[in-house]
Amino acid sequence: MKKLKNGWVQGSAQEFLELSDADMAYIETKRALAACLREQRVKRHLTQTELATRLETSQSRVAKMESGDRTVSIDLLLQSLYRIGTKRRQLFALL
Amino acid sequence: MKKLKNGWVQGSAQEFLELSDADMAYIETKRALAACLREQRVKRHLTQTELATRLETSQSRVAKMESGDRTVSIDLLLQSLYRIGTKRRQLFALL
DNA sequence: TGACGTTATACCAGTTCTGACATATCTTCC
DNA sequence: GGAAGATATGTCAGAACTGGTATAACGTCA
Repeated sequence: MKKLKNGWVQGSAQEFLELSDADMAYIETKRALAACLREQRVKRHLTQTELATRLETSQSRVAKMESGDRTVSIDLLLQSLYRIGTKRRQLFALL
Repeated sequence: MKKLKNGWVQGSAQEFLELSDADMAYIETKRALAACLREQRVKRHLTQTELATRLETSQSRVAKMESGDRTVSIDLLLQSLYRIGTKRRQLFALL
């Protein structure tokens, strides 16, 4: 992290938050799965509420899933994707 | 599930346990990641105890991870794989 | 502007997962 | 058989996740 004369510092978010490569990989995986879920939903012209009904959960949780919220696990994302018919070979590239 | 004259029935484990395709996909994903973890460990000539130390966890949890135990999440498996240097690209070779 | 449909955020009780420890079951030697 | 190293299984308190509910914020159209 490089210090500049004006008092600010220069560096990546990864450096600032002191995230390891493993942390980054995990976060990026989650982000990709979350994006995939939204993509699938939009492609089917469903609202979060409608998708929530099919997944037997709530709209708020769908919103959190799609935003890769801290309180959402990759397990939940994967299971949700599988339940709406996503195939494994479509996903492993995202892992 | 087909019933036989001798009283037994014929059918897959999936049918017997009434698992959905989504359940199956999830279980299979977990199994693949678990196998990958073991493979990586063995390739490096590490014992479960040694790997546990590197992952800052216990030997018993490593054993559970490698066996795809019910009490182990895909999150834990993925994070563990990333922490020992597995790249995301390597994971889609699992299919 | 306000009503309405959609998405985002906050909170919490119940469930599940995690790490740690103890113990049991292999495996491979002698 | 018995010892020693490795792996598997059981249990449990504390942490993290999940679903539900409430509510806030956003977008759009009359």
